[in-house]
Amino acid sequence: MPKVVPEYKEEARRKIIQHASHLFSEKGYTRTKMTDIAESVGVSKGAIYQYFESKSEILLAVLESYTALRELEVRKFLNTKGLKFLATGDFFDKMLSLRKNSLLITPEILQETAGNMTVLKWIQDGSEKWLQGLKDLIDGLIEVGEISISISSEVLARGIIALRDGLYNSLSLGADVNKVRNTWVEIMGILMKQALN
Amino acid sequence: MPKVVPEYKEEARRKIIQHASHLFSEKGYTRTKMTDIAESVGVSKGAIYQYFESKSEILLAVLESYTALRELEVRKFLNTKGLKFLATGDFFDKMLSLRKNSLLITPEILQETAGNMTVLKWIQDGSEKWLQGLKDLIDGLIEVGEISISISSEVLARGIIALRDGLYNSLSLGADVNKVRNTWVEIMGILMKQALN
Amino acid sequence: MPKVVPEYKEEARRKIIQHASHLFSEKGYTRTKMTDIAESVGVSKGAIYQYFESKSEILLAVLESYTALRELEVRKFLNTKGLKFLATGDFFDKMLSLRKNSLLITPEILQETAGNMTVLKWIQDGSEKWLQGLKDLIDGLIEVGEISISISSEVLARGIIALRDGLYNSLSLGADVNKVRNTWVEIMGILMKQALN
Amino acid sequence: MPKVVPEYKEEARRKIIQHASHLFSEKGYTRTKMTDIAESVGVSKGAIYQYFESKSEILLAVLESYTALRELEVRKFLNTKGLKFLATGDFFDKMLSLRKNSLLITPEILQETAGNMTVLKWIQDGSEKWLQGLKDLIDGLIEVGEISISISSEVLARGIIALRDGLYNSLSLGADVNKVRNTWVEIMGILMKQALN
DNA sequence: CATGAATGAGACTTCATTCAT
DNA sequence: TATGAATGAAGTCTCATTCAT
Repeated sequence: MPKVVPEYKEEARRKIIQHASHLFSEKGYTRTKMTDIAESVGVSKGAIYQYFESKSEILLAVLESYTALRELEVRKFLNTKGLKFLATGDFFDKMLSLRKNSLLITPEILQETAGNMTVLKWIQDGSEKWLQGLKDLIDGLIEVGEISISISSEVLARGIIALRDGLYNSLSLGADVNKVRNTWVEIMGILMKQALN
Repeated sequence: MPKVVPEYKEEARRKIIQHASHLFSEKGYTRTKMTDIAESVGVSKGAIYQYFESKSEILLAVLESYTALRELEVRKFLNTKGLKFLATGDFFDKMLSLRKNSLLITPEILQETAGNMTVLKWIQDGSEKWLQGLKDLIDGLIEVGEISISISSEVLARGIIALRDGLYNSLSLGADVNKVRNTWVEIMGILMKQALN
Repeated sequence: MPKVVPEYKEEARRKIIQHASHLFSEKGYTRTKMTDIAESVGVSKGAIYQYFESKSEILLAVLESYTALRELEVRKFLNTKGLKFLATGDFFDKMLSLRKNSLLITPEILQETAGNMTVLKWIQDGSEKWLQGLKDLIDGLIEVGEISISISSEVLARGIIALRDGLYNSLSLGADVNKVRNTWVEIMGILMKQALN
Repeated sequence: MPKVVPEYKEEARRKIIQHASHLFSEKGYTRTKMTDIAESVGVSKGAIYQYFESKSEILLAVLESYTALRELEVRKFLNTKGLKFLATGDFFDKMLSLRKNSLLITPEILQETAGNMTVLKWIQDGSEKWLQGLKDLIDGLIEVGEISISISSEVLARGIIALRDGLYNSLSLGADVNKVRNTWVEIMGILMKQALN
């Protein structure tokens, strides 16, 4: 693509965000040096600064780049034919691959963005989005009479998300992925059975 | 040879570990400077190096310092009169306060200790310990005929721990602690009801 | 061979010199970036290098561009009807506006051009030119018997120029322009009265 | 001096300020690198940052370091036995050496400190101080009936200072120091004669 | 043993200049 | 010839670690 075309700049940004995101996930924010990003993208350090004012700006751009993705994720839930699908290994795998393509909000990142209220809000909204999407799905199913639950839809949604996050966490601590997937299926099975009474 | 010296040295190490742990939890490993630790302990930077070879060594010592604590935690589970107690808000609160007094194994810390197989193993053992302790408790109750469960005790244990970690995670992202505690109680209630059939 | 090209080139150079001069005056040499100049002129950074080999070359060209102007300035003195006019507020204001349209030789600029003997000589010549012009004017008036002075014409000229520069300097340090103009008028009045005895 | 003594720190700061001041005067602010300062002082770059947070802080400290000096300068005026002494070559030389030991407020420095209202005020106060001191001296002499002047004491003071600054400026542009000194003596002679009528 | 000043490697960032398009 | 993205040298600043006192 010719460099004069305005889309080129957007494309270059995207590329940097992509590589930075990957590196941040792998090595963490602090341990990722501008040099690493530049080398990964295949340009000089200076070039990066044509697209981002600072390393910190890159982090923000990376975080923002997942906004669209998050919407997409949640919609995947909504497209599901019924809650039962949630309790499958396939669904768990899908979630996992989504996670791998996004940036985990670690304490380090929270600290780095601390003070930036916009981003903090953005992060919290993102975490709300899953909750809300799942809750809406459940409420929808209740409304059409497909299910009835003994606990509030919000609590159920919150529990499901916590289970997901906790299991994901265990993976990074070295847990066996098959055991983890199985746990998801079994525990979700219990929760679903309870929900669909 | 005076006995005081080694004891004093041990005491000094303990103090440093304590303060470092607190700072690592609060600000993260990278953002905690040697100066911060020295100031917190109330000694000079140079003095720290009499007890630890490097900042990284302090981290390892901090991690190791929780070995005893972890045993203690798990034993708290075992002292519980039955599984039902697990599904209470009181129990959730107790776990929470335990967490606050220990060092969360963040990605940043995993990265910092990467390459040190001993520590990695140690970390994984720690995460296993909870799992094992909970599983043993469940198995014990099954054995005495108090409960019978439809899923394996390991899966149940794994699910409970994931729920705990996921909920804890949501707290750091700004979730309301009362809602989170309630979710613990309700979801655990379902799991327990299912388990104790 | 088309004549247009060299003329166009000259025009482009002139434009760059003009804008650069303005920026150098406003922000200083170091703080003026090539980007600033390019933006001010309305061309790309790269284009500038078609007309000047370096930023430093632009500075030299800017300095040289005032050669003609300086002659003009001095001639304005000579056009004056008698010395008395020098001691007026109008004259002071005219000088001031001339200053604003030229580049003040600051220490920064002297340092930047240090080592370039041609330019250093050129700068000193420029400062001599005022002195000489003023001296010539005074000498001319003495010759025609209009005035007679108790000190040498060179000393008087030097004093007048110093007064001008010192007052100008005080302006940049925040002095009130009316007070400064008044000082010019009053002090020059004394000097003139003394001169014209 | 032992490094633990608190005075040592003050001494180190003083040393840095001294060397920095010299370098700023010689090469200008921007062209003086932290490396230059460190090398001049004879320490590593990092050491400087134990005493000053930034290069810009050093500049401020340098500026402030002349507060005492400025008071001293002005008092020198007041100690003068009568105005006549002002119009001597000795006095000119004394002023010159004072100048050489302080930091000239160049446009570059004004730009660097722009935005820092405290410093701007400080700079303007400094320039006021000379004016005020000189004016007070003149007023004092008028009061005791030693002199009477045809213009206001402020205007005279302002003119004298401008003359001084303008002559000093001509020196940095290569003027001959003897001619400049002579100009001071002669022009001041005229002004004094006028003042003391 | 303790102190804290000094070190120096290395991080982020800037910007004059070059060069592919 | 014009563009502006890329380069890379160099500058400011940080901080774990060392070491003279």
